[in-house]
Amino acid sequence: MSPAHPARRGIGRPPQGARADARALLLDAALELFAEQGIAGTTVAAIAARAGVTPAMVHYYFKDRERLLDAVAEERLLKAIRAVWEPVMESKAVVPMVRGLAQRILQATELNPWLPSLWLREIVSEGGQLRDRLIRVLPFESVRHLIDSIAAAQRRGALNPDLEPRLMMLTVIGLTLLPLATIRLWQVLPILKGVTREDVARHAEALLVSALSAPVRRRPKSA
Amino acid sequence: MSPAHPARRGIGRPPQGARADARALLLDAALELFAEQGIAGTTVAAIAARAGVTPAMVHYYFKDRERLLDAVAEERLLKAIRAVWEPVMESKAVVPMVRGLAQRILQATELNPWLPSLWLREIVSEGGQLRDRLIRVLPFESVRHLIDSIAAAQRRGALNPDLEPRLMMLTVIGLTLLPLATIRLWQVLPILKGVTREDVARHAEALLVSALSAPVRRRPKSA
Amino acid sequence: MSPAHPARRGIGRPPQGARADARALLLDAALELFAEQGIAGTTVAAIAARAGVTPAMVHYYFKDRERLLDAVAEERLLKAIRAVWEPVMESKAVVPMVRGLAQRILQATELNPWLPSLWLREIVSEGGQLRDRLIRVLPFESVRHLIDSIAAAQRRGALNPDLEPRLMMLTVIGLTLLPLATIRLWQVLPILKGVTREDVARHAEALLVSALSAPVRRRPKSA
Amino acid sequence: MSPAHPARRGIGRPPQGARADARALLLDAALELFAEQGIAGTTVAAIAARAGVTPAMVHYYFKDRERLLDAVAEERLLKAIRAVWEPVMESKAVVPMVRGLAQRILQATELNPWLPSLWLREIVSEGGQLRDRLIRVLPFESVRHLIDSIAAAQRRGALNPDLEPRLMMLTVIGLTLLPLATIRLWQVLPILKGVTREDVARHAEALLVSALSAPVRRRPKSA
DNA sequence: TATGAATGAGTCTTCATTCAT
DNA sequence: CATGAATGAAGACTCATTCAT
Repeated sequence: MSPAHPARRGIGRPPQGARADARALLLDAALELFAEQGIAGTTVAAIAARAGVTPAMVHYYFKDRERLLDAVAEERLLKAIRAVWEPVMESKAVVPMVRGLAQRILQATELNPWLPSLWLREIVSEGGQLRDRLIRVLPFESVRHLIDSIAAAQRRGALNPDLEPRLMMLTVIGLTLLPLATIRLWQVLPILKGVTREDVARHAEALLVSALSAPVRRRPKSA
Repeated sequence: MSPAHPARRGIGRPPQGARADARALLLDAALELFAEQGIAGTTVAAIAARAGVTPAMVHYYFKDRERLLDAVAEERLLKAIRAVWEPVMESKAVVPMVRGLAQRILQATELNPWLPSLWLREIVSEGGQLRDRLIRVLPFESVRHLIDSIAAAQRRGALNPDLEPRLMMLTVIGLTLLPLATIRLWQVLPILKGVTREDVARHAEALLVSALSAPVRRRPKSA
Repeated sequence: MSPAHPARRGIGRPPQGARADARALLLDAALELFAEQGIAGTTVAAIAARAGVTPAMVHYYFKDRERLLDAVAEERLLKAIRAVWEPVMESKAVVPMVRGLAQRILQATELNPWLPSLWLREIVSEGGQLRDRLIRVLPFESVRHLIDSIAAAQRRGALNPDLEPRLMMLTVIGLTLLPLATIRLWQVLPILKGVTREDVARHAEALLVSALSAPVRRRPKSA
Repeated sequence: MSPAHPARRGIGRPPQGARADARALLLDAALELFAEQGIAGTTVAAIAARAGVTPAMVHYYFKDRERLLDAVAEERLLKAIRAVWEPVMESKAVVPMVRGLAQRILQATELNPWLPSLWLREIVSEGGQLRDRLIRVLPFESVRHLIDSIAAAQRRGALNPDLEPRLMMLTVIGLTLLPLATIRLWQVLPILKGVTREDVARHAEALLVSALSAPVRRRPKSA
């Protein structure tokens, strides 16, 4: 209750400037565990343990389990998502736009191995615990730009009209984050053994490019 | 403890023929809640409440939270999965095989609205609580058949060699179950408003067909 | 609540004359389990299972867990105890009285293997669940007779005056039921391996007889 | 889950030196209640209540009901047992050895009033909850020494050959702990009213000494 | 900053008991 | 007689959270 309590000074702001890395370690630990076990399956104590601190420290830095989730969403996930989406605005043609998006998603998962799992389980899934935290702040202009560009291309007859522009975002995710979320399975399931990240990249690109560049049904040249 | 105890009779065997539906109601309730909130986020008491019975009934019928999950996996999920995958064996050509698969997935989600969410969160995801229960019993011959057929087509030069056959299963899921898992978002997110199941079906088909049927001629630099 | 309900007709009275043995089987099962695991550690369901009936039958025959214990105490334990103690009244000399008692205890445990365990755990022990049920109905005249006989012998100088007559009952039990309660240990503990019931009988008798027959300190013949 | 969690530090190690007595208070409370009601009849909540803390504290200090039992066995019972048995090694003659043993048992029960009850119900009895915990760690060299000494004396003809050396341990217990376990009964049962600890001591000693010291001359048929 | 102690609320599970059939 | 279905109450255990130090 004392106003001097650092955690009261504002969510997400590291207390002092000094040993602020415990906070970062906690966020890292949280992300790892959330990716491994899901948010609902991860206790505050487990996060503390992986970060090498006391459970009480989690409350010292974040005040609250909920506010730890806030911090995870705002300081980590949102950043990764922005890095992936914002460059979309800079492309004009659809194909490079989508290829670039897919490539950046792949890159982002290398830096942030927790991304595929968290995205599928906590953002995309019904009742995911990060959904509400992120839904309001996603970079919608970029998504909008993507959708509009595709729709425009379709109107120009340059693109298969059966594609649904609004689903393209989910399509790219389904071709990148979804397979990457199963990475551990690749080592266990004989049927998937030997698949690599590069396979995922090439496969996704092949699918996207073939779908986007050629209008599927040869329509009469004329008209 | 009595040998008449339902939980002892083996999973899947309803007690008597009479008012044996409490068990089925519990499975239904469990599936709904698991899809809405995730397994980890769903309490036994919540399942009982939705089924309109006491928490003790869950233990009466399933003995155990874990064995309720067993029953969910074996009696519901596995059945849906088999219905989707087994007909794959009957196709010879790749395109109808994949189209049929995608169509059956879409159909299955109409009957079993819990399917997309559970698949993403509890099977595909790291640490998903149904993964271990299902991974051993999936219809691998069908998956194998799909993979082999694609690889054969590639060797014949009839298919884009950049596609990774082993990823095709995940691709189909990524184009069907993933978007369907976000169905509720479609009503909330302005950017997705108005998307329909049919859009998903058409979009997925368009992508899959264009990727599979168009032999990839090195595009002439010109044109 | 129906007046026709047999169990209402009086505790301990078998319903009808017909298949009255389920009741006896239940008492047998209860005694076995109580001896093996203690009363507190034995569930009604376990008793039913061992007797090969439904848990509900236990309530049908005994109405209540408490009344099952009543029946166990009154119909089984008390009978065994009386058979052991009542002949005490017929002896006049101390030594045969005590020897006979010890012998009958040993015999009783052969017919009723549950006797040592139940006696130690549920009668002798603080808070034993049969203590209150039996304490009022023990054959005190016999015990009284034993005590008085010993005291008289001591007054005659025929017995070691350091023996406490009131403790002789416990002493006999301590030399018979206590070792017999450890019978399973004899097979496990190398240090006890090979001890037999006969050893217990001989050992107890040797101790009792030597203590009772010879006044220990050679007191001055004169006086 | 944190490494600082007391239950992780290993049983027996109290956290800090400070207010570390909650743990000890819990052990004391547990012993009292176990003696009064038996282990199976004692809830974790009851132990906490008697110690004046929350049930959660029991788990804080012992992690587990089972591990509370471990601690009770290792930290309290085993110590009392060792104090009683180890000095046996120092005696050479049988009579002082057994008298000393009996005396130390009596002393131990003054310091540890829970000893008789726990010994009878939880160690000696079939299925006693401390049996397995203690059986492996009892001071068997001392018991062995006692047995061997008695057997040697018997071979010398100095002792009644009908005594079974392996039963002497149980005999001493039967003459000391068994009557002491009934101490509350002494105040309730008219027939035992007025017995004292000293009576038990004298009675046990009288029995043991007369049995051990009197070489058993085959009683002359006559006289 | 940092932690150990402490707790209340909630979760899973067991069990005696009831009752309609 | 007999049982399956159903339940309330209680017990063990977990966990986020607080607080004095």
